[in-house]
Amino acid sequence: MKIGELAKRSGLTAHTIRYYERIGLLPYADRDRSSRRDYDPSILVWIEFLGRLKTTGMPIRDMLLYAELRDRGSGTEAERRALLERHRESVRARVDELNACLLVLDTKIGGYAETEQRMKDYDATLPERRRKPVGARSARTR
Amino acid sequence: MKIGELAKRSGLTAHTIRYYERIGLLPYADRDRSSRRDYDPSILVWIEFLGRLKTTGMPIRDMLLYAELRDRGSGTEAERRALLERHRESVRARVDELNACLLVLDTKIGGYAETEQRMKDYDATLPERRRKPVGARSARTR
DNA sequence: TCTTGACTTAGAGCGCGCTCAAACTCGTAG
DNA sequence: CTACGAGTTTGAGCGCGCTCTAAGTCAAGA
Repeated sequence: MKIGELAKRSGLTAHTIRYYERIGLLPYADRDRSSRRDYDPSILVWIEFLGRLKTTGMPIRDMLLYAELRDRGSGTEAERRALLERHRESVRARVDELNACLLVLDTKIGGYAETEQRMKDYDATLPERRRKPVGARSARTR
Repeated sequence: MKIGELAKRSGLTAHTIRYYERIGLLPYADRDRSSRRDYDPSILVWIEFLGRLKTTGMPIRDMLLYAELRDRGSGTEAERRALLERHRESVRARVDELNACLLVLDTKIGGYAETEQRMKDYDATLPERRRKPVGARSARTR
């Protein structure tokens, strides 16, 4: 598989794939006779996992640590596991943090909802012909 | 309250407070006779809310939109609410994404746990004097 | 044979969100 | 009076993670 094909399948750009190889996140790819990279499809599994680490906010320097352990192969399982367990904890903490913020957002949005309700109630007390047209906004709101 | 005090109380650095003012995230602060910023403690509430937006991954350019609506005051509530509702959706999506990744991490970590268990089982089949010392690691693991 | 387009490399550039530096002004304590 | 520490401004610099450019190679199709 050439780099363009891998790019399509992985969702990365060819630029990014080369960049990842340069920094050591992807193993050095075998080249064909004209020095083009030729990939085994199994690389997709690794790229997908790297994507998970990235999605969960792991910095590249930590992914590199993991990639190095992986390259060293057997004997590094305990370290790899420990690294992932530490990361999992940080992701859980992040989820908790986001959920806490969601509660604050709910409250804030609820406050605006109340404001709107009070405005509707107020409008309803006005004589028919003085009510604001539906969808009306204040002049400054453009 | 001077900027140093506000920095302490808000958790931002004085540098960052000035930067936020420069870009419009914080309102222009009143200066005392010797042009030092003098803050009303109520600014802390706003800074804390900005912190929530930041924590939840809102880019500064969007916080600026919200800050501008806030500055314009009444008549912008519906827009502010809509902005926060859109943001809340993106945060919820992010939480879902993180939870999905957590499942993958669980599986991966579970795989390493199995490997370790198989190694322990294997060690247990060896004669007493040939067992690895507790905590032993393979030579390459340094 | 010629052209096209996908690839190669090394290295420069970019957008984000700060973070720091330089040169200066004040107000207060010793 | 002097020295210090905390503040002021403008603008440069930084770390991250890409993203793009330039100049070149190569293979396949018209």
